[in-house]
Amino acid sequence: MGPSAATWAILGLIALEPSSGYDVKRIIDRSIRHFWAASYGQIYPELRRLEEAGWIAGDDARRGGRARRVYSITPIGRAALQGWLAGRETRVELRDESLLRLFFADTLPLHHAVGLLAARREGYRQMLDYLVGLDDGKAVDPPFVDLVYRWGLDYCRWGIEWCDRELARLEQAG
Amino acid sequence: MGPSAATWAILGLIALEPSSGYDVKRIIDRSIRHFWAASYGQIYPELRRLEEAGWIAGDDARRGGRARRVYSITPIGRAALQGWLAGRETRVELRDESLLRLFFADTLPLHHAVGLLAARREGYRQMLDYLVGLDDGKAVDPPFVDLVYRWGLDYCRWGIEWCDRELARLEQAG
DNA sequence: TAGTGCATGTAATGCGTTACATGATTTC
DNA sequence: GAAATCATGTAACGCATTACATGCACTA
Repeated sequence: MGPSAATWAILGLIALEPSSGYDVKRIIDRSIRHFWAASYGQIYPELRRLEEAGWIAGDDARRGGRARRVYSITPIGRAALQGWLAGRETRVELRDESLLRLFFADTLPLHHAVGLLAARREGYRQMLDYLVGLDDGKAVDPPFVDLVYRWGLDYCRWGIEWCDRELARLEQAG
Repeated sequence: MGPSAATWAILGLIALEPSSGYDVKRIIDRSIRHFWAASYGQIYPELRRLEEAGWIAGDDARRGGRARRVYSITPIGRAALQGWLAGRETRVELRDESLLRLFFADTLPLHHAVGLLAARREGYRQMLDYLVGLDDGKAVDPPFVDLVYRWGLDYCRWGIEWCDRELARLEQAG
């Protein structure tokens, strides 16, 4: 039970600013969810582990009668985070049900298979809308946070264009 | 325990050609692994479930003294597969540790952060090499199998260009 | 006063990988 | 005869989601 990649996501966010578990979840959903999702079922237990390891320190920060525990990174935690940042493994996992359907689309009537491709395009569109929506009233991000955000936008735009090209190709052929 | 997306991947491959569990694993690793991975621990139990459901039929096809069980799709299985193909959900899950590092790279010395971006580029390169390697001595694929294969190639090439653009931008700025 | 958002958490379940065990056949 | 490949399978584990339970505070 050493640290997993989810550990670093959570620790990294707390390094950016002290946060509660609820905060961590909200920040993830508004910044890295499209390439690194996390649920409460991971976040709360992980926070406890991180505190036990001395990488973060919890502080009781109740607001009125409402319980609240805010965690900050410790020097040890910061050192551990730097160690991970120095790593080079580029583990990427993709699960794309739309590509899976397209892979098996040769048995389908052509207009139906074309529909799958159009649906894929629509998927990119929705992701783009979601990402563009995040930008509303957002403060100016630090350079690399912004870089990753632009990766998301660019990827969606590329995906839409790719689908358009392939749709045109199919129309021409069929 | 209804069918999951892994069910359709396995069923779809068997629909393309009758295969053993071992075959399924090999075919996955040579065609869809980059967007849909699967291990023996999924494949063999899933084959048993599919047979119990009557979607595939197993046939004893031992080669010499070596046990071997080849499965073919049944009419019921084919109908179920068509039903899934008619679906429109475009569930995409991405876990990209390299993007995660970049997201937290603002605390790093610039040359180090640039190194992360270069490492990302290298990751795309390796995936591209892997995909290009698959092409050696491969028969001509059906149109949509080929389309999905080209998606992989095009995605890697786009990713490499994206990294190059961002690297140039950083060099110009820093 | 009803609805939304804030806040913390757990239990059950599902999905998937890793690591192992077994043994035959082919190839060098 | 050693190594690689073919072939099937399971047990243990880890990772992650879903669904639920609880209750306070703010706002329309």
